[in-house]
Amino acid sequence: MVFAALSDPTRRAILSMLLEDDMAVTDVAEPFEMSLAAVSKHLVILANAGLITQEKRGRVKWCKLEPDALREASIWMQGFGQFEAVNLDAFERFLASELSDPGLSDPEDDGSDDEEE
Amino acid sequence: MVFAALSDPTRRAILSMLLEDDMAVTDVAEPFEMSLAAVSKHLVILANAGLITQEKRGRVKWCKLEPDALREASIWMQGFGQFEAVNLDAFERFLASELSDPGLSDPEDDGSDDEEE
DNA sequence: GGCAAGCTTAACCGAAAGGTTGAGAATGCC
DNA sequence: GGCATTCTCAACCTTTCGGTTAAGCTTGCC
Repeated sequence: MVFAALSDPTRRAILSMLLEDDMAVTDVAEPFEMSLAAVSKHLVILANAGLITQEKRGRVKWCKLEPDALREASIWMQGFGQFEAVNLDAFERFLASELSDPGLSDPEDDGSDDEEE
Repeated sequence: MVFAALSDPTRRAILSMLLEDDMAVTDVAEPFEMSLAAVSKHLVILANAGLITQEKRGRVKWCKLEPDALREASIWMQGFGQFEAVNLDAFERFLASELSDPGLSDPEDDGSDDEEE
């Protein structure tokens, strides 16, 4: 269900927005040229896929990104050689730093990037 | 379009099959309980997403996996912190084997599996 | 040539997706 | 209490999706 949830550009945009910070439903909907109800439905789909969680505080429902849900999908992808293709540079560097500095055991890496289609 | 292509379980299964080897359209269709025409359409969708290429030799059209197409999608995912979350175990093992056996330099990973949504 | 094999195309169908509007349920504020 | 804010639900509509069958085009083989 994760891939289906990710297949819609609106939903991917929402995930990108939530990357910055948790947001209320109304605020999530604001930049989109569609009704609040439509965005609300997208959020349900994202929540069902486990990509976000929603917590109601007062009358405001807060949406929080749950990037762990991408794990399964990403692992599936790794079976296709994506593993080598994508990560090798990053991991080569990681590996290099690991080898040159054996005392280091907590890799500080940041692949923060935004990708629209 | 990659995520949309991946959102269908039949198409994910096809990709897994092509992981083993290139296949003719008829052979791809064989294990499925649907018409050849239906599978042919799925293959068109996968080709449009760049996930496979098709080459006609004689009257047989061969399907070849193009895992590079997963790159873009995977990179997008990495923006969500998935990078650290997913790869640490796999890479911890990779790293361990790398360190214990420095002659090894070609990671053989196979996570070929099929998950339904 | 004639026929079978290997695919694709076209027309069609039902169900699901993505949107709308309108009503309504909670909640907070005065 | 009364009203505005926040969000969901229900009904509806249109388009897309995933499947079917039937026809047709190439290609290979006898």
